[in-house]
Amino acid sequence: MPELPEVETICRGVRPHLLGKKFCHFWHSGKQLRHTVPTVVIKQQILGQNVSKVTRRAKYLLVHFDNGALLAFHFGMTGNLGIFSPKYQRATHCHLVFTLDDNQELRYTDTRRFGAVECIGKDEAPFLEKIFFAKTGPEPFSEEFNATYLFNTAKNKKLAIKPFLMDNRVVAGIGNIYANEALFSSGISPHHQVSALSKKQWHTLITEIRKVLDKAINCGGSTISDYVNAAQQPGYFQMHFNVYGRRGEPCPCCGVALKKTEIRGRASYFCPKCQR
DNA sequence: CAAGTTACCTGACGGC
DNA sequence: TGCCGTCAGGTAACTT
Repeated sequence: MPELPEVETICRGVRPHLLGKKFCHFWHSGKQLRHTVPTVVIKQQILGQNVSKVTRRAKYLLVHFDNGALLAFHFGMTGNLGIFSPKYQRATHCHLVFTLDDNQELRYTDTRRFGAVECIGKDEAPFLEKIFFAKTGPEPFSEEFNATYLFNTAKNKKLAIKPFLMDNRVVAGIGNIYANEALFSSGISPHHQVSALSKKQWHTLITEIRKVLDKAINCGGSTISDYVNAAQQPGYFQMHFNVYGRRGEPCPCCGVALKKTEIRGRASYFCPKCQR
């Protein structure tokens, strides 16, 4: 599910409820997520600690604590975090509950359990970028993400642009929805070979990626079936999809029927006329 | 190196 | 009503 805009929305949603709060108690449903839930480490490193920062890096939401330790949540396809009163019944697929010192609960739900929670101890936390994010590419809004970087990264690769954009080692946070949307806005076919893109095209793509992500963040992300923000409200960027999920519908630009193909096993939507 | 396959899981939906 | 196949925002380990 969550790509960068959804994780950013969750991050902004939970942040005011977590800043300065102490994590007092931890509960785990016992169901495994993508990785083994590090229950012992969480209890040792996090319980009794106050939250100092809540940030996002790539598709991870990071909760930082006063002692330097941090929790990293990845949401997979259906993961989510929300703040709840203990009186409010837990959802069917609620797998982690952190009780705060104001008696509210931070709950992690994940129907398909493709998500993960990692605990980075205070000793490793200073080297977060060097270790945990060693292979993660730059943030789309960073200066490092520029046409020269993309041109150089792509020049010797024989690869279609869409899987290239979705590779988090190239750029962080772009998944299937926003790769489709950004390519449409840029007029670039998802099949276009990366080594054949000009600097000008890379420049356009960067601009359009930032525009689409920014607009999606301002819409509170996209809700396909189950995504909600920290207050359990859906996003509404899906109202603004130009191509995603719109096979056969007219292109918003030229009216030609949009096509759907599969690239590297992922649904790819595009306009055969506008995108080259 | 690139691309394809499989796997991890649950649930929604369409066809019969 | 139910059974079956297909599909879904992600990622990683395999094989070809």
